[in-house]
Amino acid sequence: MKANKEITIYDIAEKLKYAPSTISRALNDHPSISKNTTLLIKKVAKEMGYRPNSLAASLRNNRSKTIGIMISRINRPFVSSLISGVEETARKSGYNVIISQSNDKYENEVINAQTLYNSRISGLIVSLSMETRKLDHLRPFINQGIPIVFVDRVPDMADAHKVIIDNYTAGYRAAEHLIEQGCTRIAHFAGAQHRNVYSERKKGYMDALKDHNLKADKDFIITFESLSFEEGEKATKKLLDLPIPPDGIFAANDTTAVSAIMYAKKRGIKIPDELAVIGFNDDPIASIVEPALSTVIHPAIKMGQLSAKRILQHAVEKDEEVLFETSILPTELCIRNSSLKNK
Amino acid sequence: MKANKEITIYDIAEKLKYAPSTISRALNDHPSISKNTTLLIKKVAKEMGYRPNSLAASLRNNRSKTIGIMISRINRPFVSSLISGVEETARKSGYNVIISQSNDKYENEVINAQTLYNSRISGLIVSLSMETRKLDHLRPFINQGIPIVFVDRVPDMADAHKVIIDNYTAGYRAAEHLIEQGCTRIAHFAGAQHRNVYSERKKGYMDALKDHNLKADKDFIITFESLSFEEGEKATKKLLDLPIPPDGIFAANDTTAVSAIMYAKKRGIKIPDELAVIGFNDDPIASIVEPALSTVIHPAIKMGQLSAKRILQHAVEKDEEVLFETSILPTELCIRNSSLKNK
DNA sequence: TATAAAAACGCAACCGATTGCATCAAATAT
DNA sequence: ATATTTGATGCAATCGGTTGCGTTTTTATA
Repeated sequence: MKANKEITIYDIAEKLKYAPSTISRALNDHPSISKNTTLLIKKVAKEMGYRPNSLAASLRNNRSKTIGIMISRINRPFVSSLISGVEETARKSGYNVIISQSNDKYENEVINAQTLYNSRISGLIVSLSMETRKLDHLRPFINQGIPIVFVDRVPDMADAHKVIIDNYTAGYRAAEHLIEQGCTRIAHFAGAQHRNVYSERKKGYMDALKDHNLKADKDFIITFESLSFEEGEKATKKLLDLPIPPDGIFAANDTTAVSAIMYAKKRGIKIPDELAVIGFNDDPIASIVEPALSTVIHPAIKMGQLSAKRILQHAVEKDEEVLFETSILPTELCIRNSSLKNK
Repeated sequence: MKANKEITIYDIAEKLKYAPSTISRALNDHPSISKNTTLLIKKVAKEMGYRPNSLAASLRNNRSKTIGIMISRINRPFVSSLISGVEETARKSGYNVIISQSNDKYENEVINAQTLYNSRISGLIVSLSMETRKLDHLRPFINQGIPIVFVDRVPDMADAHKVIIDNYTAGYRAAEHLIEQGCTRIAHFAGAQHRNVYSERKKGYMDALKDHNLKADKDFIITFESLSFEEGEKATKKLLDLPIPPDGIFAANDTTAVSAIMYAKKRGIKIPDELAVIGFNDDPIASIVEPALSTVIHPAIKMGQLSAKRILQHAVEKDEEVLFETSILPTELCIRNSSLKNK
């Protein structure tokens, strides 16, 4: 439990009668240090149990090899997979990953941004909280040239990297699928409309109906606060209590889709024949519920990996022309039995 | 995109004609600075847009306000909830959280430990990888007096903090519950036996059987590699193909328990009457599968919170007598329909 | 009023690595 | 043999706070 003294490059320098600068360069494979010296220094460093102090290095270049992530909540399948992708990619390049949850509250997001900024992260990956409408809290990063990658829940602003899926098309195809299955009265569980992911899914749904000459009944579109299981049950009840209930539901997430299936079943509704359901995300519960939930596969891990790569490429091509890229990753319709009618 | 100059305490010092040390002290509410001065300095600091550089501070005290976490994989319900608890608690005290995944490989865990060490984290929270058997990679932390908290998947060593559940009792009660439901041939899906969580659950199961004069059939105990869904299906098939199949299964996690239910149902087995099933963890899928899975509620978030607290208390009572605490959190049997027989 | 005590603040040395520029030696060119 | 490159290494400033100790100013005490 005693605090052993830490070995620094100065200790190595003294022992080897080299200057600290030489030690530093050798350890970083600087070309102006001879091969032999480099080898020797590295060997001795290892023998002495030297461990680089990344803090010192970070202070010097005013940037820690760290990527910050701001998300709503970690313990959701999509989010944790996203983070997993980020971490994996970042670590391969020797970067640490700091996480911070907003719990979908704007206030927290602001505080977290500040803390992350103060830790001199070299890049920030953000999936906006449900509440967030202003982005002033991200200004400091932009001013300092710290790259930001928005992922999934992104803002409108053009001057930033984005990693997203084509929510519109996904929504369109999900709705279209239900239409193809013979549904004519299709409801939609929508999320907060100021978040791109939900507004676009809804737009896709609307257009799919229109293109197939179906009208989107006002009563059939329910906008959720948080897309929770409980909300889903309530909404489903509301729908089923309508004089003419829907025969299909496209839910903006799997949680509410599953709640719809389970609630409808309780009411004796046959899934999918009387009510076809399709969700979004492909959470684990989607393949467990019976009938298994059709859904849109959301490439969470890949989105994380790509986001991290965007940050990392800034570190390498520093000062290069930075052009902001928007990457749109493909989704996949995963048709299971909750929407597949026997014809 | 231009890099605005950062405001430092020196800038404030110059403007206010104070010494940098005074600025530093004021910003940290040091008692030896007068109330008025402190107020003034804070006000001006804010006006100037000062943002503390935590790197510099960290370097000076050789300790960044950061907690490191080493876990197997983030995107699992238990783990992400655990992290969520850690993050939440840490952030309240102004600490960052760095995560690193081992993917259950020892090699990764070693590398991650090194990286975290080099970042001068002020504490480490570890849930051991499935492979890990040696702990040498954690030595540096111990030597430096950096607190380690083992959580859930912990080693035997006594000189460390631990946050665990009483796996033995949980296993005992899970098995006992099946017995109470009238099961007499109870199988067990076990995890790797060198990990405490799995060996203890098994022990609890064994003892419950013994105490109720049931014998634990060799064929009924299946030890898994990774407790995956696929493994679970295979194991269930194996069990059901036995001349005298079991009438109950206690699975060491929910994933395999659910796979057992789904597979058995496919074979026409009635759950729970012909086969009662109970799992472990209370993952989201547990309440979705039909019949809903009985399980052991694992207080993941609380475990995370408590782990973080253990680390934080070191920061406060530094140099105090450090005694290692093992916290055993309560679990709860959650009985659902997968094991509840109508009598 | 003189003096001790407390309060408020300044000085300067850190923490450990990085890096532009200077230096010196060896190698190559003239 | 001398001038010029090239290669290898050292010097010293720097990043931005923190903190032990010394100094000055103010307040309290004798």
